Amino acid sequence: MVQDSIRILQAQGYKATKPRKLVFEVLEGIGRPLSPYDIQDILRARGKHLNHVTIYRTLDLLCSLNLAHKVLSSGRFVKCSLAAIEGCHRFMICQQCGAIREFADKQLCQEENDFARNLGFHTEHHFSEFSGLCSQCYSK
Amino acid sequence: MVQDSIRILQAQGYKATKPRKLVFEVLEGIGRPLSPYDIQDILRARGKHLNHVTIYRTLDLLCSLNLAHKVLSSGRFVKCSLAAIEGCHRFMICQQCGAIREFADKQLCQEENDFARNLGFHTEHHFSEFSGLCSQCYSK
DNA sequence: GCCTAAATGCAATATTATTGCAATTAGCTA
DNA sequence: TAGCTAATTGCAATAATATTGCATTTAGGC
Repeated sequence: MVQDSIRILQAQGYKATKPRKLVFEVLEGIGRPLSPYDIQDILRARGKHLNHVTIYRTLDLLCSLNLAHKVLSSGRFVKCSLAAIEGCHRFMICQQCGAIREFADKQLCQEENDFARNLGFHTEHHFSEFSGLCSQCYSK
Repeated sequence: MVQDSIRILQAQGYKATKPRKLVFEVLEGIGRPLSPYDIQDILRARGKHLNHVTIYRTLDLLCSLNLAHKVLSSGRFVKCSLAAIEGCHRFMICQQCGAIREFADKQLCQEENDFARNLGFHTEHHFSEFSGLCSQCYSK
């Protein structure tokens, strides 16, 4: 919910401005990774205008608060589910339709971090991206 | 080894040109993620000049052959170890010193793919990045 | 409603990436 | 080893993406 994200924003001392709400709505409504300019275009089509600089700054902020995530393979942004395990983001991205789905699994996350630790590496954040086909596109 | 990579290139019908060898040498020698322009700068410092377009095209080719990998969080490129499990790339990146290490674990890879499959997702490629501290930086 | 710090928009600029085409080169063949 | 040809590179132009400083506007506390 956009509301939840806004609340988190405010709890950290950031203002709940119109541009920020608009960006949230787009990310949440579209549900697939979007570039800053994608977001601008979508808003334009809805009769709203945001300067690209504002969008860049908003996305930076959202990412720093883990409210959004920069999808690694495309450089596009997607809204994070708030339920994501801290420091662990795992996304499935359908190559066909572009749908993106975040999922969290505590055990898997733990195993990966343990694996790294055995190699002497102390993990703080950890991103995984799966690209392939979602069930709908696969069955076609 | 640069030689191995060149061999793979040729086996696929691509020419073993000077620019490609130079890019390989840089990626292999430096051992941390580099942007196309980083690569150009490093070469310039060695008295070699490559046009940035050539570097872009070379990196595209290397990535398509899985000989290099675009590091997701930074947009920089790193040479892939040839032993990487097909379709699965896992990197540890030290936030402090920038060192990058690729590692492969068949079991972990399998588990992740199984996990996705249980959610109806058919994985083709799969990238993981761990950011944190390497053992050296951690002990400081 | 007023005030102030925070946030936005604008303009300029920097950085990164792509394209078409002419010039060059790797590697095959004689 | 020289010549041939397709593949590759370099160049110039341009497009796309990202950043900065500063004047203007706005959210939210009073």
